[in-house]
Amino acid sequence: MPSSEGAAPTRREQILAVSARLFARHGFHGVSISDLGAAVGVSGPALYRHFPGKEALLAELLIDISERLLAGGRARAGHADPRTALTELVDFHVGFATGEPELIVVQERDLANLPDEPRRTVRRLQRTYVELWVDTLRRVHPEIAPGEARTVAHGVFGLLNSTPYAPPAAPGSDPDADARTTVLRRMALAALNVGGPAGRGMERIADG
Amino acid sequence: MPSSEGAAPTRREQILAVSARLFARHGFHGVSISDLGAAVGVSGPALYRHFPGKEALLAELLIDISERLLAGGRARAGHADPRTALTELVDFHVGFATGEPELIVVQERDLANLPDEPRRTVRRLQRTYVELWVDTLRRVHPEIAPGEARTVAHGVFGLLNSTPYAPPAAPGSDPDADARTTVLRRMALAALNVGGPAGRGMERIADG
DNA sequence: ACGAGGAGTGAACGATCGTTAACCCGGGCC
DNA sequence: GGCCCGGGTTAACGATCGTTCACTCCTCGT
Repeated sequence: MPSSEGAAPTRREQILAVSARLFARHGFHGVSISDLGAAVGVSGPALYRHFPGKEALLAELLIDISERLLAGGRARAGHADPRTALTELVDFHVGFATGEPELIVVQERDLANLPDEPRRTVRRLQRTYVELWVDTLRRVHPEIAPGEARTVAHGVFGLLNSTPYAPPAAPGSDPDADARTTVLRRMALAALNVGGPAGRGMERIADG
Repeated sequence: MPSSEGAAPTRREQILAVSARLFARHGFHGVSISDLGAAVGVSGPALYRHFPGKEALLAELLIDISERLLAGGRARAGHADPRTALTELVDFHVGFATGEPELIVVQERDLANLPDEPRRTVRRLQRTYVELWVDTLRRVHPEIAPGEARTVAHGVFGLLNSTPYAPPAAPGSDPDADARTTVLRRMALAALNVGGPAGRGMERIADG
């Protein structure tokens, strides 16, 4: 229960939020339990009142983000028109990546630090999410081989997940996130469009 | 002196190669000094005969890769025709990323584990490399704002650096590194082409 | 022939970290 | 009022890790 939207986040949620931020900045092993405690105002082993351990904390972060990505992807990939489904997948993913860059960083950096069992869970969720993209992509370009479609999907993820590494803050800071989102969206759609056989790359970009 | 191409790599080079592989797989803090020693046949503190410490090892890896990227980029970005320069940058970078995926992983994952001084060095080299791309991109699309060009460059890096996360090995059909390289190259060129403000025969995509 | 020094070894040290233990405090609930 | 228990504290334990030390061995140059 994510504290039902209102206000006054649970201590548990504070810890999760702070962990995401610190793990993203310093890496899982670069943050100690007392660092996490200090960042929420308590100190040290108080964490163990809310989580069974440090790895469990990481596991909850990664499983949660994977499930949210998969759920959001499922809601979009089902669209009747494959082209619309694909653009909605792009919009969803770019929104997620610009909205929660820390989670993106943690997921692609600290997966290896998970114990076996939660790591397998996360991997399975991620793979299913990728397959969502692969299937949608092959619905619009049926001639693409599955392996190639997977390469394309991973490439687009890398493109969209590049937000965290973006320049810190340009002078005109306000339209920043929006402009970035738009640019990344257009790049992703263009990249997705060159999936098919070499001759037909420059087809029109479907846009809704 | 990287042991002059012949054969029989120096112990020092063995250690560097093994470190790249293990750091890429388990992360900097996930690999111990004795792990590294064991992986090259010696054990434990023998490393200190070749490097002043573990962080120095990481520093040498990251500085070396940054310098090689920058040197290769400089050699291509100078081409008289901006379009040719850009495609050569793409070819160079995709070759690097598919050729040495471990170094790519380490560079984008473990930069934060460097001490201040080498980290600043790496950051400076990386920034210069990005500016190479930004300048070239703006030579072919002069109407792009610098900030937007940086976003585009980072996005293309993310796209090209997605090779390490690619599907492990497709069964039966073997879309080798060559096929992957071709796909990524085409995606990158397509993504780079949508940098400008909807000009040049490309239809405008309504922004949000 | 022989000394010097590069390269390796196992043992020991100090620091840090994750985790556990023992104790404490405040507020609902009968 | 007595009690319990969620949530917090400090102190201590055990393990790991990076690093240093003292010592050995092999090889080369003079």
